Amino acid sequence: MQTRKTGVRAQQADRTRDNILKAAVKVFSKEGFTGGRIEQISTLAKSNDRMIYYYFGSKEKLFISVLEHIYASFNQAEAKLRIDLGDPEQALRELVAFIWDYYVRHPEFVTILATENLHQGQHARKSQNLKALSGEAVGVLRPIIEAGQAKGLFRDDIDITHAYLMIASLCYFYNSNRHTLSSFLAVDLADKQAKADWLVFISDLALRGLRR
Amino acid sequence: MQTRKTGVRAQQADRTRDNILKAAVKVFSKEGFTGGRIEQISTLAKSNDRMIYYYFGSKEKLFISVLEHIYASFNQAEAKLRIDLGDPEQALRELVAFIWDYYVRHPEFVTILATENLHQGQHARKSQNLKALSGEAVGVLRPIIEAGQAKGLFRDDIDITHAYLMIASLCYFYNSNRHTLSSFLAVDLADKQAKADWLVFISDLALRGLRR
Amino acid sequence: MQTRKTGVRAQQADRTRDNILKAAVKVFSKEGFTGGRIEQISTLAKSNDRMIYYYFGSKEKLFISVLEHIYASFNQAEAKLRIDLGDPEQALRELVAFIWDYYVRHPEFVTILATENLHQGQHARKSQNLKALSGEAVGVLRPIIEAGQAKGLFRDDIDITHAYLMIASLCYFYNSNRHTLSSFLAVDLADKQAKADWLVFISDLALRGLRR
Amino acid sequence: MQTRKTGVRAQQADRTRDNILKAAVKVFSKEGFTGGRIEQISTLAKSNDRMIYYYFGSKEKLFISVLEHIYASFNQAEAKLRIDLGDPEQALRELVAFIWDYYVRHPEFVTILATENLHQGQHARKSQNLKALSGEAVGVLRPIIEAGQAKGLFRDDIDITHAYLMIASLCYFYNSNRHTLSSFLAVDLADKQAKADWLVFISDLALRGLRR
DNA sequence: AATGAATGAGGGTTCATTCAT
DNA sequence: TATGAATGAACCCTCATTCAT
Repeated sequence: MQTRKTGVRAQQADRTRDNILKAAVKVFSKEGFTGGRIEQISTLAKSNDRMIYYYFGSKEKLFISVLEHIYASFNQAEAKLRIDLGDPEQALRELVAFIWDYYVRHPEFVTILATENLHQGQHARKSQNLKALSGEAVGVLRPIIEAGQAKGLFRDDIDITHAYLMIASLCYFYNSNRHTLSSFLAVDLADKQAKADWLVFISDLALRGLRR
Repeated sequence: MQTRKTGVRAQQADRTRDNILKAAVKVFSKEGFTGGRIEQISTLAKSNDRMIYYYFGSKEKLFISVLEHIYASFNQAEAKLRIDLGDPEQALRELVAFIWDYYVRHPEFVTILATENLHQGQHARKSQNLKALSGEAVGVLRPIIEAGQAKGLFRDDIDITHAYLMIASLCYFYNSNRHTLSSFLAVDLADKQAKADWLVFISDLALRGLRR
Repeated sequence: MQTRKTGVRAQQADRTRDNILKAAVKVFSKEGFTGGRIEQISTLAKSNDRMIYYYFGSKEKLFISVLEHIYASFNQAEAKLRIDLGDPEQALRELVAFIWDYYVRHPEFVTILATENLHQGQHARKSQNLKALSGEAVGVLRPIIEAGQAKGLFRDDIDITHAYLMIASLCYFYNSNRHTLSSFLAVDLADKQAKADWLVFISDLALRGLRR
Repeated sequence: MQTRKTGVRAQQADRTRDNILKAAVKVFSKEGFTGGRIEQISTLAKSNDRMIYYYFGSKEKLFISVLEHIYASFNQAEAKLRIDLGDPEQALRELVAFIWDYYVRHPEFVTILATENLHQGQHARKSQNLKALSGEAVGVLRPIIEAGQAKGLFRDDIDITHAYLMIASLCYFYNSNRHTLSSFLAVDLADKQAKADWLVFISDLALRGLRR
């Protein structure tokens, strides 16, 4: 008796599946769901079209796996956060910074989210795993707010959903819409300093939003 | 007020062009640029494929026209705003409410913006008209801030771009990402009351962000 | 005002459609529905794949058109029959000879019927036209039988359906199953004399089946 | 009676091979040779694709095995027939009834024959076993005819091949073409009484065909 | 101004089959 | 004996686009 994935062949298989998934993240991220080509993915994965169907069944199911993957990755990163609730204001700053950094460093997370929303969440709806992955959306934020409230720093009537949406909005939009924004604002949003400034601004803003 | 061209034939032509443009807005809005089908557009416009090429030259040029159209429409709506600068705080609330309402009532504006950003602004970049339409992004916001500053209500070190991004972020994200958010938050974002509550929240937040 | 299909372009279009249909008859006849390749058909028709979809919509609809075509052709041939009811026995011989000859000269009629039956009549069921073409199956046979009965030559208790099935069976099977029969019988069914002998045999048999 | 091989492993192997063969009969019968999928067969056999190649070598060789199998089964059933030649007319009725019943109860025999004929007997031609199985086609019929002739009941100039084809035609066509016939005749050929009536009719007809 | 006819490239997907253990 | 992994060819079909009136 042995675990599912020992043996040279099985390990190679895992690697193949993984290569396809990672290639799919890249391609869907750049081209969207409709624009992403199966052949492009299989080539990038150094595999062939057939294997995508072997492992994932269809383009749609592959995309669903991609969705699950990027959410799981985000959750994993979040789980590594060690936030000291002793200083709730600093804790909030750290959470905002984490989310902001994650979006900046993982543009594929932003674009795939955007793609999925353009498709009206139709793939997310079909995923069982995704539902399991959620529910934790406000898991890190809640204790911070509660700690701040306990210390009398934050307001007592804060709607946790509003707080979450506030942070997400401020981190997401800058990244998701930077291309059209560049046409409309006379600022280079890709500039390092501009990004740093924005992080300071939204951290302050978030605090102002929660403080008494 | 008069039609662009005179003569029955010319009017019919204008109408055909218009039908196509409006159909394109709908289709691209729902299906994205890659997913939007020429045939679907021409059918919806009660015309035929060939006419799209006759009037717009290519799918890409049609999409650019769509971009120009939705921006022009937004500008038109904004131009009708009559905001009293006598009460800068109230003025800001009204601007936030206007943008929020516009996004809510024009989901195609949001989705087409998202689509264009997924394509990294490649169409917007090709439009001359679009560049002319821009530059006015902060045109309404600036006098409000200046009025507030003059009255000592708003801080003096406000970065106008930050202020603009703040408002846009808070109005856009809720609408653009509502499908995936629904999976992750235990709230129905489509609910009327939820929307009204959010508007109150972001109006307050915007003020907190600008006040001394 | 002009009829639908005048004009050089329109005539060419008709020809294209016709070429495809005739190529489809040949290919489906030889390869069956599943085995028949779209590309093979379009190549044989000196057209291209796309036109098949332009004119017929799908492989299945093309096959349905083929079914309608071969039935219509059979009906047309049958309609040209001029059978003298004055001699009912001779009339029956002529009908049997007609059906036999038609099957011999139109092997595609036999194979496409066989194909459709292997598919359990699923295409025929979808055709409205086909239902209209039927109903006339026993149209030629009935007056012959009635004439024979009027003259006291044929039995009065003949079931017209049985009579029809009898003739069809005897004409069809020899043609449809000649390949496997060749393996089992020590006779060359393709031989001209063998065919002539069989026609004599089944004509006699049909008469024996109807006579008093 | 004993299994072909001894030893647990060997028996299991026989069972696997048998499962595949029976699954293949079902699938090819329903889908034809081209339409029958290797995977469908292996799934139905609760085995896997690779085993089909292990035991049969290729899809084509599997189909040949299926052909041999259904012919052998028919021969086996025929071999069990105990026909009393003392009453040649009754003997003929019994033979017709046997063939008719076999076709009715073994639709897969009919459809696989039809499939093989659509493929112009190309598989049958490749089978050595099949040639051995044949030659016996008229083996049961011949003594009946000879007995009838000896008693002066049947004509002396009967062509045994014609007699055989007559019976086969009348039994086969009703079953093979029932789907298209249903569209053309206002009769439900699947009806039990309709089948019984047809058997009476063709038994009588066969006798009329052979009698003096 | 308007439109049926035509096209070539490529889309996702499935096929029978072989490899490697 | 048995089976997961892998493959290349080809399948049906759709795409944006141009031709020819």
